[in-house]
Amino acid sequence: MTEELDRRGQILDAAFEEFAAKGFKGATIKSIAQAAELQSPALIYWYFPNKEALFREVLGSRIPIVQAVANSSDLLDLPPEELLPRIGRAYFAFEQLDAQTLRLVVAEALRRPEVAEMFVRSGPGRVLDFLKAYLEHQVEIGRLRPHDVRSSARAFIGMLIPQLAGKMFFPTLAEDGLTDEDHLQNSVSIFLDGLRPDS
Amino acid sequence: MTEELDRRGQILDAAFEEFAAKGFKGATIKSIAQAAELQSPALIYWYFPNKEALFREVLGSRIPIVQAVANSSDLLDLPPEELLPRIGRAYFAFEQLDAQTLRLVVAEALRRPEVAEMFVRSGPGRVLDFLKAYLEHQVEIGRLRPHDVRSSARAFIGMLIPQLAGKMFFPTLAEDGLTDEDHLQNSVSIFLDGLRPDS
DNA sequence: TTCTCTTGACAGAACGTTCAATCGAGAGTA
DNA sequence: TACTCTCGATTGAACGTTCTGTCAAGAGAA
Repeated sequence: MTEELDRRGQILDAAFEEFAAKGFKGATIKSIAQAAELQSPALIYWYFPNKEALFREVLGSRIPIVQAVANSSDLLDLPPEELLPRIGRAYFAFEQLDAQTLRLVVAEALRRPEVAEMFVRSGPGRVLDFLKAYLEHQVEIGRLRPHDVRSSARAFIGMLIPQLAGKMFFPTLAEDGLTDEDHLQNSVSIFLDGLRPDS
Repeated sequence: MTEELDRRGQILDAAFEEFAAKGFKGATIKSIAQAAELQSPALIYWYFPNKEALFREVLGSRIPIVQAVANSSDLLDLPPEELLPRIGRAYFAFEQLDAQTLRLVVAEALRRPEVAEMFVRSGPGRVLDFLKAYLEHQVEIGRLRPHDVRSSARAFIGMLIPQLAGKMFFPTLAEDGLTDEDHLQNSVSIFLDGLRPDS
């Protein structure tokens, strides 16, 4: 074993696992210490002033920042047949680690308004803002029919949510065996046919 | 004051409020007793064997059973232009009380698989199953183009979710001021244009 | 009296946090 | 080399508080 000396990171990792699995109240200083393989919970207080501060650091260090839509201007002219599946695949690409993060943040956001604010602004809010701008542009250049893009942006992201929720949190929802890719293609085709400029 | 004698119900009400606001771990027997205006927390143990049992009774007595789609067969022949907005409005009709229930159930479902199962089967699962049957039927009678109804059912319900989430849990999402009714009409029209048989 | 309901006091465990003591590696001195 | 001193890191024990759950005694109605 490589006797990792980065105690701080070791504690942060363990705290993340515990908070994600049991929530802020459910995870205890003792259980975090055990998960971090510390001999004593007291050591945590050498690196962090208290449980609350530890939690905030975990949150700050783990909240995923959406960079898929960072270089917005490059993407504005992509045809929707290409861009929407790309966004969808980025969504479904959440893996094990991000599922834990999402569980932690969503569960805690339901109880703490500041966490809710932080979550929305760092994730869904950005994607929605980008989508609104993108769809607006696509309407202007005539590739989509005129409509309220605040609504269609929500609608497109929303279409993917039940599939994602089934995969990550509620396996019962996924029992009918629909694959991510099938759902994505179906959703994109409904969305685009529904906003086609002609007809 | 009417000196309500239904102590059991009084405790259940208070427990619901506390669990919804603070979660299972965050709510304490003492805080529930205070919310129920009991002189002593001990009284709770006269009516319920322990905190866990109290929680399960709260869940059982409050989980909303979706009855909007109970009489399925009547609705199967309604045209989608009529049925889909009806389902949407039922969704958005969640009011204050149900928001609390939803917060309680979702937050707890993220940690307890049994609660997740219960939640999905009693709510979203039923609506999805009904929608699949309905859409299948509409495809058969030629009012919608052939497609995978597992996917379109998810998609339609999903389209409404960001709006609902903004209203109930994440006010930041709702800052652009889109109204429920506008979003519903927009979503239905995208969905139906996207699944129109002709094209 | 007897039964249902209610009470304050209490036990035992677990909680977050503090504390004094200790360890080991490195610097300074002889 | 050997001895001392320093200091960040670590430890086990203990603190005060809060938690769930128990108990014996009492109040009020039948």
